[in-house]
Formats: sequence, C-alpha cells, structure tokens
Amino acid sequence: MASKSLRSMGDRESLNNKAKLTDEDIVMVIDQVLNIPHIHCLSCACGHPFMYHLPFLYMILKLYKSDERLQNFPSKMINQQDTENLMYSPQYFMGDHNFGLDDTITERMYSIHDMFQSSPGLCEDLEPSFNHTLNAPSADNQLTPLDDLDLRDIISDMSFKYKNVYDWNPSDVINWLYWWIAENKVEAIDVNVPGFTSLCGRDLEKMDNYDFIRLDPQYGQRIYEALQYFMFYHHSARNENVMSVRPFHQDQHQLAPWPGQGSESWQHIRCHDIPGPSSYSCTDSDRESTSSATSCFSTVNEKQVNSVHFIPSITSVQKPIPMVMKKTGTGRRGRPPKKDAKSRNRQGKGHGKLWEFIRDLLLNPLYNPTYIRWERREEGIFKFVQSDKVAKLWGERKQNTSMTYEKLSRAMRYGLLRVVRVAKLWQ
DNA sequence: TACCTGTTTCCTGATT
DNA sequence: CAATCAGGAAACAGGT
Repeated sequence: MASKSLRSMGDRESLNNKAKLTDEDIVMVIDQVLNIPHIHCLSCACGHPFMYHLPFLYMILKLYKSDERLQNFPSKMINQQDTENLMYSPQYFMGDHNFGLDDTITERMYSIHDMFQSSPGLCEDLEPSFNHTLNAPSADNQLTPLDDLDLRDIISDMSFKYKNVYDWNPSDVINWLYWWIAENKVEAIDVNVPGFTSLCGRDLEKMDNYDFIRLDPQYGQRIYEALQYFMFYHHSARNENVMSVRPFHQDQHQLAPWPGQGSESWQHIRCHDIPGPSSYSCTDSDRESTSSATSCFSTVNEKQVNSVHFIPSITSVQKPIPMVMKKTGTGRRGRPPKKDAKSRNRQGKGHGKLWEFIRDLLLNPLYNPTYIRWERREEGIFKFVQSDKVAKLWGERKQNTSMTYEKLSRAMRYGLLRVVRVAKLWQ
C-alpha cells in the first residue's frame, strides 16, 4: 500500500508546487525528527510538546513502508483521539509549526503536509491499519508521556478529552487542570487547583479571562487561554470535516486564540466604539499577541499576490493617494437598486466582522497557511494563498453564496478607508 | 422610525 | 488590450 500511495501521490499535479519528494526526503525527515527527543513546537505558540505531532509522522511512516522504523516508533505516544483528529484534519498537527529543524527539513515536512491537504483520501486509505495499531490496549487513552509520573497518577480519568467542556463535571475540570499542569510543566503547587474544585465545565465556559486571573493570578490567563484552545480544537477537530469546517458558529463566533496570545481584547474592541486614535491603540496584550487589534487593512501593491496589510495601529496607517475620478455625466454611478434584495441574508450580530474573520483565519491552523498566511507578520502583512476559498468561507459565514474575492477585497478596502477618515478627523 | 454600522453590489477609471 | 486593482456610489440589513 505504501508504494502505491507514494506513486499515486507523486502523480498528483497539485501536490508538488514546492519540491518533489523522494523516499530519501521522507527518511531524512523521519531520521531528523525521531532522533531528537522531547523537542517542542517552537514557533506556533501552541505549547504542545512535539510529541503531539507525532501521529503525523507515524502516518508518514506508514505511507513509506519504513517497517523497521515503525517498530521503533513510540506508538504509546499516540492515542485514539489523536488518530481521530488526524483523520479529520491532518493540518491540525501541522498548521504553522516550526520544529526547530533546519529549513530544508521543515520545508520537506510542509511539502508532506501539503500532500495530505491536497489528498484527503489518503487518510481514509490508511485508516484501517492505522487504527489497528492504535487500538492496541497500551495506546488506549494515553496522553503524551510525562516526565512527572507522580502527577500523572493524580489524573484519574482522561475522559474529559472526549467530552464537551460544557459537560465536564468538577472531576473533569480538575483532571483537565492537572493535565494542563503536566503538559506545561508547571509546578502543581503553584496553581490554585483548590479554587477550581467546585466548578464544572458549564461554569468555566461562562468565565472570562479576568475570572480566571482572579482565581489564579499567576496562571489564570494561561489556563483561560488553554481552555479556549481546548474548546475550539477538540470541538472542531472531532466534529467537523476539514473542507466544510465552519468554526464561526452563530453562537461561537470568536475563535479561540493560540495559547499565549491575548484574547479578551479581540472580543471587545470595536472600531466604532471608540472615537479617536485611542480607540485604535492596542492594549499591551494585543501588542504582544498579534499584529493587529484594530482591523485596519491596507492592500499591498503586489499584483496577483493578494497580500494585505493588517495594520497594528492608527499611527502606521498609510494614507491612500486621493483618487481623482472623472465624472462621466452619464447619470449616477454605482449600484442600481436591486429588486430581490430581501433574498440576501445579511450579517447577524453573531456572524462577526470581516476583520475578525481574517484574524481568525490567520490564527487558525486549519486555514493558515493553506488559505492564508503571514508574509511578514511583524509588519502585519499577510497573503491570500487561495483567495477564492477565503471568499467562499466568508460567504458561508455570511450565508451569502454569491460572495467573491472581489467583493471581499472591496469590503476590506472600505474598512481601511473608514479608519483613515477617523484618523483625519482626529488630526 | 430614523439613523448608524458594516458590509455588498455594481460600476468606472487606473494600472499592470 | 485584457486582466486586475482601487475606489465611488448606493443598496442593504441588523442593531440601537
């Protein structure tokens, strides 16, 4: 099967716009990775030990018939849940990760990752044998091995992993908390675990980050972010298909931020809420977290690249060159009245705004870097890799099947103009 | 009900 | 000269 898969993948035109992969490439990647114990994902801030990404490599091994290597593979590190996640969403494990390997290896890994993205059927082909191995008793319900075995003993039940947070009982909450402590190698004694003992998942969902900080001034913010992360990924990876995934539910229009990134400011900032430049300045957490809390876009003059500026603050907004439009004198310009306007289901409160949508895509490894990716993150410049797909997603979110990239980009430009007008008023 | 916000739609003109 | 981009104008729909 492996050789068949390799051959079929090699034939796919879509798969290698980067570099052709050979068996040697794959072996090199695996060699590199498996020979580095306990490396962590360095750049995506997901905080996951690298071992979390091992199911992905395991799949590569299965694909490329490296049987002798398979025997040495630390299969205990893979559990059923990871397998399910992987089947639904290979990129869940590989979204925007830098494993600290040299650039060549990382690039190869991305190429492999792209194969899975462009060929979701590969996962289905693999599933039976993959599950056979993974269903071994020793692999059941096992988390990533922890150095702290005593702490591991404390975690009496891992079933929280398979429940919605909303359904967690107080025991699940505590187990999750200990799990988080172990995963993050935090001293358990430093965390206010007793403060969480009477809470169930329903309570946690109602709490904002300030509530968490109140409970635990030292780690509350991180725990809150970890919970948001858990809620989003465990929900979306298990319940939603990769290509039809819709993370922007009407009642859950905020995506969980990456752990380590500010979240509260995203949820509360609205451009029109605040009258002057101060409204566009970020909180400290915003500055640390992402390039923009202000939803200011400016397009970059790179034809057919679809790069866009996601501008951090009003001070960096570039004023557009005034465009002199000639009056044609042939009647009014613009859009004529539409007879069946009611057919368009416009945005509701829960659908979120365009800048939130773009931000969420950038934060979501399901879409970054497949559909959209940072070009120069420090400058707030990103690129639409598949602009039509992004437009389609936006259309889905707005329940507008006629959405196009042209319209989406117009909305983005219009958003920028509004910001510039506000800036001029303030001067 | 009027107004505001944030698009959405359609268009023209500029640029590549 | 066609394709693409930028932006004007106004419609549209939800919220206040």
